[in-house]
Amino acid sequence: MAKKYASPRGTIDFLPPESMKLLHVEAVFRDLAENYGYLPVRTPMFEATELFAHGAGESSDIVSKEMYTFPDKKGRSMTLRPEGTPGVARALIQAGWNFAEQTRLYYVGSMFRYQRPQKGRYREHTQVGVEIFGASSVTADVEVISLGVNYLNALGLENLRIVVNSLGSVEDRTAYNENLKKYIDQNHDEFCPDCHFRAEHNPLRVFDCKVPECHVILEKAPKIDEIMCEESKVRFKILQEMLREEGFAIEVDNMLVRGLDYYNHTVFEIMMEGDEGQQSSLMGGGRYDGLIKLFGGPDTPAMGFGSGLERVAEAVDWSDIADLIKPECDLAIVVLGDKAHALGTTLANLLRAAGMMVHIDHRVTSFKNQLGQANSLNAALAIIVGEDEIARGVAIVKDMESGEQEDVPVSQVVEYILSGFEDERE
RNA sequence: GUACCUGUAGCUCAGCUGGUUAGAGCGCCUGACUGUGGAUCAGGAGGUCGAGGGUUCGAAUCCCUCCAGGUACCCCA
Repeated sequence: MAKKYASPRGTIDFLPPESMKLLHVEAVFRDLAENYGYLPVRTPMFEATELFAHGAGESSDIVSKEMYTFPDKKGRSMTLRPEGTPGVARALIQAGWNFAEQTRLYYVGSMFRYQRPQKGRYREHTQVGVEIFGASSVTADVEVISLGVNYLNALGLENLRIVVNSLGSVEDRTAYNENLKKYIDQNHDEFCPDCHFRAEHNPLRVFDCKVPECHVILEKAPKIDEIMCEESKVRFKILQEMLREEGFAIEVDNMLVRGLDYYNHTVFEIMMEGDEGQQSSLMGGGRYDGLIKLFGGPDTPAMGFGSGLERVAEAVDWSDIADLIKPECDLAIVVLGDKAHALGTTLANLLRAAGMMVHIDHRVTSFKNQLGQANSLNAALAIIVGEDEIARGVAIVKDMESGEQEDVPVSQVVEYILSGFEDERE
């Protein structure tokens, strides 16, 4: 269809009932995050470009080719946020936050990445996420991961693959990167050009390479868990044990490095089992103990995750919970004539104020049509008022299911309906 | 950014190797039921066949360009 305007590439519109699904997923997330003591945080949708470049790492794909960057009217380089963490970190530092205390925050908001759109991969998507600052212990990692898993479980997503890895401490990671670079240089000819580039900028990323030859030679490369200090190894081991104790079937994948440079120690990703499409990743996160300091704050440990709302909503099986996303219409008002419409509006407002969901049509249309609407809205009751009823000073209250109806004096209609409504609620 | 597939009523799609007024189901509207919904039956509205150009007597159908969606790279949420 040739419509005059179309949504920009890679963006999606959500009309009812799809929009209700997103709200439901978001509500489940908020409730659960708050149960864990996380409080909401909101930060700008765009920031100085430097913030993201510095945080995620110049060589990461997100920064090097996926950012929506533009100059503002004074020529300053701004970027629509590609992820939530840097903005939150910046906001806390800017506010002079007391990082000696433990802080739990959650957010919900749009993220932007300029990439080739595909199912489950959009240029604007909503991300929910949590961050915990000031806690360096493994138990904080376990909390974040289990909050994530419980969130997905709460939506009926059970067949999850929970993949974890450890990148070691910040020092381990630095040492490992050098090691890896050396290894790649030594076997220079056997790596692809992309990997040569990665070796220069961020050697860890070679594990993301999909060229089979690179994988072969990488098999013999030094592994992070070989380089890691004893303390880091123990930490990772404890993490695995604790997660298993929580009943999670976790997988360890020492190739999992994640797309952002600021991670250390724990990294994890959760995807749908069997869903081998490449967009199956529902959630990803990890520990970023160096970020606050990198941004000029005090040395503060931190851990968090981000999760794509649209992807999660798409993975949910809505057939069981269809009722949750359908607005329950309690009552429809059916009127004929101006006087009846005015009376109907008054009644509607009184009933709405009492908490009922009331529908009324503002067009001039037949009883038949209006009752049809009441029916398709699944209204439990209808109030019918026409000229006859106005003259007699009554309204007809009709039970939509049984079809029974009865005359009620106008002055008593609200009370009559509310008494039944209350009963039903108990 | 690369490759392949797709784009026909509001929705899901049919339309054989180019041939006259482009179809179905669902939905919507109207009537049977002149002030009463769900079922049934009958009728109706709704399409510059994604956009632009080309080939042809003739294009939804073939060719080119663009736009959009999907899939695989890539990357991730």
